[in-house]
Amino acid sequence: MPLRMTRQRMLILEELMRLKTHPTAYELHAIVKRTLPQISLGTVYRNLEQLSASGRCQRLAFGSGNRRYDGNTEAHHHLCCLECGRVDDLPADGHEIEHVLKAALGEVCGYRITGVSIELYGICPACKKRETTKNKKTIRR
Amino acid sequence: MPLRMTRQRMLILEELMRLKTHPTAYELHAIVKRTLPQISLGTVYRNLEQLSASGRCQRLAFGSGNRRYDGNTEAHHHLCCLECGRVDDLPADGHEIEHVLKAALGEVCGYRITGVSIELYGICPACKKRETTKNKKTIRR
DNA sequence: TTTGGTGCAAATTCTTTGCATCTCT
DNA sequence: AGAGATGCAAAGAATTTGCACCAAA
Repeated sequence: MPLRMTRQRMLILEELMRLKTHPTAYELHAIVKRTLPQISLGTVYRNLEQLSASGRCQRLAFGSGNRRYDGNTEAHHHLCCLECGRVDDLPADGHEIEHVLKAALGEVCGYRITGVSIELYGICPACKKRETTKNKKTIRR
Repeated sequence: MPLRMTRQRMLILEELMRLKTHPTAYELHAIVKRTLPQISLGTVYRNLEQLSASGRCQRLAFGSGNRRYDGNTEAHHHLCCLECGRVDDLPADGHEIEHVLKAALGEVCGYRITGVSIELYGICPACKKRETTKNKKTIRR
């Protein structure tokens, strides 16, 4: 399935990479509509899903709820506001992580930090096993 | 608003603390129904929301989508399966975090790790300011 | 041309809420 | 008794999908 370069897809990815705001599909739709007024929300959802699945952007999820997308494909971490849902990049590379964690109960980038969480993503033993037996299965979200 | 100890609330919290599976509201509802067959999904949602708001449990959110709840109120981290959505506790305290991150590209607890993310939760400067001016505002989820 | 993509609207899925009734304290 | 809580069902949000038409390769 070769990804066709449609006007819509190109625009979506361009805007996403340009933005630093980790938009939701809904927010990004509002933005791309300024250039392509007739573009549908469904198209934005479909493209974000495909683009993130193929590694051209990242899909994020935080405590506040909505799924957000990030045009920055490098591994990096985030500051999530519990009140407004805003997400900022955490300006810390691997070497600074320790420092950041230690400072976590104080101020970081002007945020009042109330919690820290480290998440590892991967494939669990059961799924690894299932994968090798080629047994596809639909999962309830 | 003193939390009343109803049969439903007690059961929900008990089961949540007993489980190690970080259930969704839907999953937990299925479980508590075994004891209280007439309990409604709405009640489970309402109670999980209250219990987490009052610090008696934790509300989690991961890339896969659904909101999950955790009866363990101590700060700890998670392993999230990208395929089935399963969430396990990461057996690492503060001192081990560094080690875990370094091992992150290999195997942890049998998972094949594909990504690591650190999330800090807190209140952003804009919201802190807004808080002090007592200007309440509803936010789009 | 042909196959994937799009717009639109309807359908799903997850979560919240209004309301009449119940039940802790 | 009275403030909260519950069950139920309907409403809301967020996301996905079926389908007829369109457009990139």
